[in-house]
Amino acid sequence: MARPREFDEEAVLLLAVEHFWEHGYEATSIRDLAEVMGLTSASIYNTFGDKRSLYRRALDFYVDHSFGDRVGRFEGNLPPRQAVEAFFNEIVARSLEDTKRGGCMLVNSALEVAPHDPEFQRVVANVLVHVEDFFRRCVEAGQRDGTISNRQSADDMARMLLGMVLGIRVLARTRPERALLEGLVRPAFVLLDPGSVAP
Amino acid sequence: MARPREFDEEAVLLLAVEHFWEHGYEATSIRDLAEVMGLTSASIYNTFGDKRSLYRRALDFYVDHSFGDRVGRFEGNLPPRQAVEAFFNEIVARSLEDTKRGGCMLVNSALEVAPHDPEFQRVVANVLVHVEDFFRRCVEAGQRDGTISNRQSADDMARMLLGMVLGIRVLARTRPERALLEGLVRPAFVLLDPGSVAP
DNA sequence: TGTAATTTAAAACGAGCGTTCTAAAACCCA
DNA sequence: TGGGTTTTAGAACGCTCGTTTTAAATTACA
Repeated sequence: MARPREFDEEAVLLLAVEHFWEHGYEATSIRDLAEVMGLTSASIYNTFGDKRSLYRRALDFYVDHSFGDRVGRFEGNLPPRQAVEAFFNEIVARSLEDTKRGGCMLVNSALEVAPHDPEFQRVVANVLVHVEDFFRRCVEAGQRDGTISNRQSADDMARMLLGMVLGIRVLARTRPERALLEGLVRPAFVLLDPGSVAP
Repeated sequence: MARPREFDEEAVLLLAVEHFWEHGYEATSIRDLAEVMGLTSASIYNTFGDKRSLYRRALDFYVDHSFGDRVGRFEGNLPPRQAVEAFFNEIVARSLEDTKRGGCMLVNSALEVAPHDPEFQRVVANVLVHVEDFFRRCVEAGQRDGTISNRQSADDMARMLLGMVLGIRVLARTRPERALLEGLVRPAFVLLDPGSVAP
C-alpha cells in the first residue's frame, strides 16, 4: 500500500535518548537530533510528533531501561539488604564510568524540564515515588529478617536512601571521584546495620 | 566627564540572579533579562559582558549570599552539632517555602551548565568542596566534644551530609513535601548521634 | 558654554530555532 | 503494471536568539 519506514523506531529512539541524556532538552535542537538519528526532521515529526513529545518518549524509554530494569533485576532475586546495596553499588559504578558526563536523565529532567511543566513534573515525581517504594519494601523485608536495623522507621529509611541516590547523581556530574562516592554510601550502609543501640 | 549609570549594578544583578535561578541558563534570553532588569540589552552588554559572563556573576552572587552566608552564620556561632542541624533545618525550610520552584541555583548549574563548561565545572566543584569541608570541620569538632559519633570517619560523614544536601535540593524541586524532606534528614541525624555501638 | 566621554534607546544583524510544505521516491495490492 | 498511500529529501516559513551598531541623551570639566 504505502512506502515503508527505512528505520527502526526503537533504534532511533535510543539515539535520541543518548543525545537528550547528554545535552538536555533546551540545548538539543531538532537538527541535532536529525543528524544523530540519521533522519530528516520530517521523519522525526511524522514518527514522534513535536520535540516535547519526543523528549517524553525518550524519558520513558530511559526510565524503563535504568531504574525500572534495576528494580526488576534486584527485587526478588536478592535478599532485601543485598538488593539495597546492589542498587547503590551499581549506581556508584555507573556514575564513575560515565565518561560522557550525562549523569542521570531523570535527575536532569527533574531540574531542567519538570519545574515548569506539570506533565513532566508528574512523570518525574511518579518515578521517584516508585524508587522510594522499592527502598521501603526492601527495608521492611530487611527489618523482618533481621538484616536491617529497626531503630528507624522504614518510611524514613526509604526517604533517606532516595535522597542519597539523588545526591550521588548530582555529585557524580561535577565531582566523579571514587573516594567521594564510595565514602558517601558507607555511613548509609552503617545506618542500615542492625544491632545499633541508643545510649 | 561622562554620562553616569542610571541603575545600581548590584541591584540589577540580583534581579538577574532571580531570573536565572528560576529559569536556568538556556531558557533565559537576553531580552528576558533586559525586561526583568529594566535595562536595554546594550546596557547589559556594557556592564556585564556577554550572557555567559553575566551568568557567572549571578552564580557567584548567589553562592556568596546562600551557602557562603549560611556557613558564616553557623560556624563559630553554634556548637558543631547544632551547626550541622541548623544548616539542614534551614535548607529544608527554604525548600518548602520555595514557591517559585527555583530549587538551588548551584545544583541547577551543576546539572545544566557545568557538565559541558570546564570553567563552571571548576566553580561548582569548588563550592561543593567548601560545603564538604564545612561539614568535616563540624563533624571533627563534634567528635572531639562528644556530640557526634566517632564510629564513622569525619571524611565519610561529611561526604554523606553533602550528598544529603544535594538530594534534598533535587527532591524539593519535584516533590516539595514536608513529610518527605523532614523524614529524610531524621536518619542522618540519628547517624550523628554518639553512643551507637556495633553489635 | 562647548567638547569629550559614556550611557542610553532602538533598530538591525546574521544565525539558528521549531515546524511545515512541496515533490520525488518507494512500496503494496488491484 | 498502475494507482493509492506513505515516507523521504530538502527547501522554506516565521520567529527568536545573542550580539552589535547607530544615534540621541546626559554628564563633568575646559
